[in-house]
Amino acid sequence: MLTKKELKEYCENARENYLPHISIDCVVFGFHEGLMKVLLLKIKNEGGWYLPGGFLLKPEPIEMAANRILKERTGLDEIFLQQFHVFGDPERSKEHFEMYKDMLPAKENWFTNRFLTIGYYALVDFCDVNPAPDQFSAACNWCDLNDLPELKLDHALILKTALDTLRLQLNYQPIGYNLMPREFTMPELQKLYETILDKKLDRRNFQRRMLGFGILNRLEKPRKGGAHKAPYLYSFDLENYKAALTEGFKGGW
Amino acid sequence: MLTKKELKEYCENARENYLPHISIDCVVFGFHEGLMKVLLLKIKNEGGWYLPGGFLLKPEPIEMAANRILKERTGLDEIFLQQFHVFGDPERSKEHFEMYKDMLPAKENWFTNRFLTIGYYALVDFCDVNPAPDQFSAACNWCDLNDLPELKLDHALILKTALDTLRLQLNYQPIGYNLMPREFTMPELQKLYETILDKKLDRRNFQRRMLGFGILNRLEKPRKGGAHKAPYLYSFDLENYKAALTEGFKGGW
DNA sequence: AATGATAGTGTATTATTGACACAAGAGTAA
DNA sequence: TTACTCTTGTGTCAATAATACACTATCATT
Repeated sequence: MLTKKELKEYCENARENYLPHISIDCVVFGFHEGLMKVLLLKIKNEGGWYLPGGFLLKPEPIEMAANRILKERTGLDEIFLQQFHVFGDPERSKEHFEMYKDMLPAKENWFTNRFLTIGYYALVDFCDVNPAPDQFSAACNWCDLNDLPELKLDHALILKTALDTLRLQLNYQPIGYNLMPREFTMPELQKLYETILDKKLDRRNFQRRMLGFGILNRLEKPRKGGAHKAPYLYSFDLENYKAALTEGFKGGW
Repeated sequence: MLTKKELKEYCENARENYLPHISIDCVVFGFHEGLMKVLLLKIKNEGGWYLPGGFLLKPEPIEMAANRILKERTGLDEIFLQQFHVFGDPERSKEHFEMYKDMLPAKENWFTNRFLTIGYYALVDFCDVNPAPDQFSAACNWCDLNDLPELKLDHALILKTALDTLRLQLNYQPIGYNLMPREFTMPELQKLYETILDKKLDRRNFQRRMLGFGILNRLEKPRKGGAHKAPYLYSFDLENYKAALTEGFKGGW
């Protein structure tokens, strides 16, 4: 929560630079130690958490705004980002409205406007990210997908929709390039799929199918150090990977 | 193209009632005599065609706006509508901008604003539709998907994206309920699929697969009148159809 | 050297898809 | 009435993909 003065300044700046009524919210998925993580912000002096989001500069392409917002929160450039839905229930930011409505008259109060929010989801390598809170937030954290805190506004819906879309996408597009480190083992990749889908997959069938897609290169060296048989390392064949991204895996009909 | 007076009135009304910077465009697919059709509007005194679209009332849910807009153009209620993408290139409405910029000063000129447009596609039964032009249009017509006129703005992109999304959707969702008459034959349904996908399918395999989904009821009576063997009539099993819509056809993993 | 945990690989079984051919019904023309 | 033509309905075989499952290899630890 901002002070009245901060709020006023923010609103003036916002009205000057951003398109009104439109926001962007990002669901940033990361993967670490076998768990799906989502990047969340904790609002100052408040219980609830939010998805990282922001507004669209007046002359800015949407995609660029989403990238800019993510760069501010994660430090990352060139993120895999996918627009997946617009959320526009007129009541969706009621909580926001209640919170700010008494601090500034409606005419100059940016936050009491109705906002449509464009949902993007991002897949990022957990290790590359430096979570950074914004001026409204006390914290920016990775949270377990299985153990989420209470989300404000409609952000639980946005998160769920993003996850559903991601799971669907798994059926006809490769993922992983943006979630895994450069070099990884087959069991590690399988763990990613199992985590996203929230179900166990057969080791052997997974490997056969995965290799069948032709988007992996097996490296010469194995991963040493574990107390067990050293697994092979793989990396993505970027050319084939990108081709698969645009063409999709199976034709269906 | 409007007169200056009409434009001014329109803009005043729009600024009062609609959210600025946001529009909705609809790609309305119909199916007739073996051809995919799209509903297009022809602007008065101009060469180009547009997708039917409109704006979002200040307190209106997006979905409801899309339905309202479609009802105005087609007379239809309860249409199958699916949001598929937001188009937000800052330059996307440049043509509009050029066209209207000299007629009213920018401050009161609704049409020189930047607009993000939310794309919806609709599947409708061709026969039920009464195309109705709006106040900007000289005509509202079904156009052949294979023989499209020149589309203004980025509407060709919007249409292509809608079609791609529809084709993808065919792989994991049933369609047809909204495009076919209540009763239809298997060859007719097949023709629909062939038209959407723009490729021939095997008659026997199509039937086997289609029936396998369990969303069709075979009716007792055949379709009489043709000069050949009378085909069976089918109707959709609405309950199973709706279940398939939400659950999807094949699990993939 | 034995142990335990994990990785790599192969195979038999079943389900799904794709290609294909023939029989049946309905009008048409002799 | 009968042969003909066109279209629809159905069955089957082969290829392919998905599933279930078992054994061997390797490394670190003891």
